[in-house]
Amino acid sequence: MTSAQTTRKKRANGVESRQRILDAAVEIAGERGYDGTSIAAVSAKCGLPASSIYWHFKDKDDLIAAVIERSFESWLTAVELPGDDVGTPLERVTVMAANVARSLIGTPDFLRLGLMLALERRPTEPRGRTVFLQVRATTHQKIADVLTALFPALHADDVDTLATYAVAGADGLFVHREVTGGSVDLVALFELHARLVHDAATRMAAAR
Amino acid sequence: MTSAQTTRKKRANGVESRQRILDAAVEIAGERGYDGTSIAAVSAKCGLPASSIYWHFKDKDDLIAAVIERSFESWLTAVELPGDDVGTPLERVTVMAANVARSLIGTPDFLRLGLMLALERRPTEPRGRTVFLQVRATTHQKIADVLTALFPALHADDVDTLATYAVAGADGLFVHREVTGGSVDLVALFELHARLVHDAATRMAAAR
Amino acid sequence: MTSAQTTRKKRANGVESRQRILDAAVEIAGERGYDGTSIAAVSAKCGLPASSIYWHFKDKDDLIAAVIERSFESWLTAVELPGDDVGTPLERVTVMAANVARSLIGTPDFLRLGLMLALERRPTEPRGRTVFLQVRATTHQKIADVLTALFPALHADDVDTLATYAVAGADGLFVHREVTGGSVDLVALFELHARLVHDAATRMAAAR
Amino acid sequence: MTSAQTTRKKRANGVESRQRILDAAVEIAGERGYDGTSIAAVSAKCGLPASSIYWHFKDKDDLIAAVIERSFESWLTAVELPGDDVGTPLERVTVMAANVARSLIGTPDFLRLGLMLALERRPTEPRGRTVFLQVRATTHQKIADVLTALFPALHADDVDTLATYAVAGADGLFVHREVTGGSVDLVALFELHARLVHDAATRMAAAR
DNA sequence: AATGAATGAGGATTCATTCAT
DNA sequence: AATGAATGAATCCTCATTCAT
Repeated sequence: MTSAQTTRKKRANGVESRQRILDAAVEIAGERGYDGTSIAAVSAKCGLPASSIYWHFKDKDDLIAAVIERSFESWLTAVELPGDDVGTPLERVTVMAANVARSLIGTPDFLRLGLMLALERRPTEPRGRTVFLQVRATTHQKIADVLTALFPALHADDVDTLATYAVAGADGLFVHREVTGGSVDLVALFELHARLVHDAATRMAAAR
Repeated sequence: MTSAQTTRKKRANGVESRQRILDAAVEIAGERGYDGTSIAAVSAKCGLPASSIYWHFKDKDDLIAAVIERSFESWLTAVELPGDDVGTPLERVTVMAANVARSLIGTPDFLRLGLMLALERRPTEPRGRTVFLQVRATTHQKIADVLTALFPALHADDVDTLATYAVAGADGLFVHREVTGGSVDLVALFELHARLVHDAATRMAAAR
Repeated sequence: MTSAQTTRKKRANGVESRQRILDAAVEIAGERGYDGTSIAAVSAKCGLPASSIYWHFKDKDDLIAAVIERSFESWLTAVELPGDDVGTPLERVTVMAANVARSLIGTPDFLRLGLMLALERRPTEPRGRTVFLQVRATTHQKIADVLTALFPALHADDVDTLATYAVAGADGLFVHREVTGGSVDLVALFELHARLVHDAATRMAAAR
Repeated sequence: MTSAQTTRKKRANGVESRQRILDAAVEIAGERGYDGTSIAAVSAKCGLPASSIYWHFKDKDDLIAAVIERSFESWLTAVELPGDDVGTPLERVTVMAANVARSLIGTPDFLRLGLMLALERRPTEPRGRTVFLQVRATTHQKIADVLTALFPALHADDVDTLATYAVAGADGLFVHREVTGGSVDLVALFELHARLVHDAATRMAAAR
């Protein structure tokens, strides 16, 4: 018992340090991007010496990738899943969009850092960028699945186009909120976005 | 004649040097962002020593701001103005969107750098960011003007919302193209975007 | 034993490195002043890379302040304390002055750097200047205490004036020695100085 | 006539530029010393480009030397010459000291810069330092002359010692004023200094 | 008499990273 | 599991100076 606790305590310390580092790194990287995130700044913010960061992470690239991974997970947690499959397609799509908007307001670091990484073109691509793009592709697929479920008549190409448009609109609206410093009704804009996508899907489904 | 010109060219041509520096800086900053743009890299690419860059620009911030300004101007030049005011509103809006899409494919540096600057939160805001946001606000206004002209029945609030949505969609679609490495039909996506905004405007104009 | 010590010595001896840096910095700063003391020069003299200096000192200002502090302490050590309280006031004052003169000959860095810092007026006052002025104020007070003890009849204002004059004379004579390159009998001049201050004190004490 | 005026005008412009440069340089060098005086700073303060400074002065060393020379001259002008040779030796010496004190309050740049140059030890001695030391030697001689005139019985060695002490005291009191930020009665301190030197001279003259 | 432009050397400081303990 | 110390490369920027005009 006691021995088990002691062992756990020690290991838990390691885990806690790792968390402290990541907590500091998300905050800095979410605001300053890859280059702007210095190990020294992370060290100062989390209270652990720089060399300790290298005990937990192979290098800066590894740290940033871990940041993307963890902030994606916490963002996933923040997105409230839609309840049961009730209501019209428009209602369901609108609720989903509003939920995403609210999650982005509460946890903006993930997408902000991800977009910064996505826009940069550096000689050796950071692993964090790859991770973000995978997450993005997954999201695209999920949206495509929802669209297919709601509009079975939709052609595969159109589903893909609409999913792309849906993700792009979300990114753009998020950027708009970042730019205006938060003084914007992101939920309303996402709901408008959902409606336009819904209408387009309806029209496309009817057209074929 | 020619000899005199040749001789003159070598030394002390401030305007040309400034252009050379900006040419190098647009390219680097458009790919790597603010932090990623080192004066040494710009110096290496333009051939002038770093100290000469400081003759033409007060500091790095000043340089980046000039980059934004100049690349915005060259982007403006690249956007082909729509011909006469002919065709239905949908046709006209679609043509405009396609033109913007084509200009972004040809001159992506302006928007890529601008978005990177817009997303970053640094202690002292770079002047380039301010410049970009102003340009963005101007663009928003222009779109609002076009919408008002095409849909006189539209309420002012709706015009603002739609212009915001139009800009955000453009940003998002641009990001998508950057992310996918250019293998996407940006013109088609912009045309779809134009159509959805047009439909929304029509509906909103009828609703009031 | 010895082998273990030898092996240990090589890496990571913070205290010794700090001393090496300070040793180099005193020498340079004592001769060249604040601006003339480049981190590169200190690095070259102490053998540690410039970046290591920044491990031990926050910045150049911090280094110079530490130099002032340490050189003041070693100067204090160099000033032989006067033995017992024996002899006439004149004798005792003269011995003190001679001791100070000898200490300044042996450890001139402290006062030379201090005076350079004191004379400069820079936008943001170096911390080393503040430290020096505090040390100076303390010295002034000690002299005032001695005068009060030796000449109880002396008015407080006169004690202050005489202490000021005593310190100023010491500074001026030190400057004279620095200017003439050491070819001057500083001890004799300090003894003359002590006698004149003594006579003035005697006269002032009698006058009230 | 007109031609002469034109010629004069042109030359006068050159002279005026030189003065503007020196005006700026005295101010900066008087506050920041040799290293702290950058050509760029002088250029910014006088409004002329850096290259123009090099038209008027060979190099930085030349400029600083000119600064010392000119500020010495303006200091000389500021020292009110004592009227006729009337009054007791003590009265005459006291008036002289008070005059010097007042001139130093009004024109402190000369001595401040001079002392900074005097204290620094740099590999190649600045010409300004040499100039200052010559001026200092001249001053020493003048004081010696006055002392010899007032106290004919004084031995040459004692005259030299007293002149040295007189100059050193003046330097030290000036430093004290600089250190305390001007909140000190420099005239009173100089008068005390004069009296102590006078008393010492009287005693020495009697002793031999 | 003056200056716009250029330039190489050097300024302070921060970087990501390593290593012995 | 953690860290104090070290380090070479890179950072932005200023330096004194030159030179063609």
